Formats: sequence, C-alpha cells, structure tokens
Amino acid sequence: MKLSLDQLERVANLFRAFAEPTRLAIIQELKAGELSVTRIVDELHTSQANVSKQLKSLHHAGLVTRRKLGTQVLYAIADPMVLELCRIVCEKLNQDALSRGKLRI
Amino acid sequence: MKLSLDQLERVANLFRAFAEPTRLAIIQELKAGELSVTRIVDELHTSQANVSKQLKSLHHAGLVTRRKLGTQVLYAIADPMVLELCRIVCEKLNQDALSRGKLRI
DNA sequence: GAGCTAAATAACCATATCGCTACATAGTTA
DNA sequence: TAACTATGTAGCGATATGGTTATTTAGCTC
Repeated sequence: MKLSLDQLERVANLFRAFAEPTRLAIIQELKAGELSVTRIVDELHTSQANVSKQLKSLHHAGLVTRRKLGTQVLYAIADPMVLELCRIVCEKLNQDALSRGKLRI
Repeated sequence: MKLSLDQLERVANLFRAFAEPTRLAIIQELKAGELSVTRIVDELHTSQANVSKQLKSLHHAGLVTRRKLGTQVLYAIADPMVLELCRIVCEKLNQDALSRGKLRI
C-alpha cells in the first residue's frame, strides 16, 4: 500500500522536526529528563528566543511535552520513539564512519 | 556523552534526507526493489530532473545505492535501516491519528 | 500596583532548497 | 558519424526557515 501525497507530507514533517542541529541538541538535553527553557538555554549556545521557537516546533510535531510550573515551562521527551530514532540514525552514522568518534544522543 | 555541534550536524543531515515528500515517495517506490530513474519518474508526479536531483541527495546521504547498467542507472535502498526508520515514524503517526488511514512506506 | 523573572512572539535578514526549464553528457544503435 | 535514449547538471524564481533583536505576555514578590 502506497501513501498519498498528503500522508507523505506528514511523514516528511515528522522527519523535518529532527532535521536541525539545534533541535537535536535540545532533544539531547532532554534525554536526562524534564527541563525548563532557561535550563536548556544555559546548556546551548543560542538565544532564548531561538530555543523557544525550536521547542515550539518540537511540541507541534508531538516530540516533546509541555508543562507549566509557576513562571517556568517544563519540557520533556514525549515518546521513547524519539530516542529510538536518534539511536538508529547514530548507529548508521557510526557504521558509515567508524574512524570518527561514536555518536549517541 | 553529548554530541558535538559537528556530530549533531551530521545527524541532522541524515534526518533531512528523509524530510521531503518527494524523496520519501522515491524510497516508497524502491521498497519493491531496484529501479531505474525512468521507472521512478513514471510512478511519481514530478520531472525527471527533479527525480535525479533527489536521488543525488539520497545517494549522498548513503540511503540508496547506485549501479550503472548500459544507459540506465539503477537505484536501490542501501540499508534496511531506511525502511526501519520509515516504519517507526509511520507507527508514531498512526498512534497520533488513529482516525485517518494507516500509514506505511 | 511596581518591579522582576520566565517564556513566547513579532519582525527581519540571510540562507537553503524545491521544482521548473533548458541544456549537457554518456551510452546505444543504425 | 548521426540520431536517439537515459541521466545528470545549470540556473532561476519562489518559498521556507534558522537565528537575531526587540517587544510582549504571564506569573511571582515586595
């Protein structure tokens, strides 16, 4: 059974959520557990505005959950599938380039 | 262990190869086995030039193999991981939207 | 309410890339 | 060689989006 253009578009959108280094860096941070926006900003080398924007993308794609706690907003990985995909892709890259250091989000 | 920016970039590039409907459509066609460019063009609703361009992306990302046969060039899926990733993403989308038809590349 | 902190949004620029048309290249056959 | 087919490439316009700065909104504390 083949997917329609509309369905392919939705699949592509999900992959696209993973297709930026900054969003992957956020996922990498969230691997340790729920974090506030500020905590994430402290770890990454980009602005708070950008982190908020990318978190919005991730949340819209259903990859992270959002929870308000006072003035803070806590984000967490929504589905183990997120880490599973990263793991598979890292494995692939490790296979393709054993010379460089192992990759793992 | 956290990935460097350079490593995250490489992971993102791999995901990006999956992040376009046309490239996913090509992968979907190749699921049946090795195909020539013309055969792929016949199945998709886009130009031969565009198919060649997207095949170049897929090949550069290591997702498809390339084999010349006379005047033809045959492409095939390079790694079962490619279909595995598609399968996982489709599963995720099916979970998120059970109301619509099942997705499967 | 005033002042403060956390997060989101707006507006903008720069860059990337999708798909197109036109053309170039390579391999086959007459 | 000429003509034909299969594939790749160049260049273009339109669109999308990553990151920035500036601003806004929401919630806390005094």
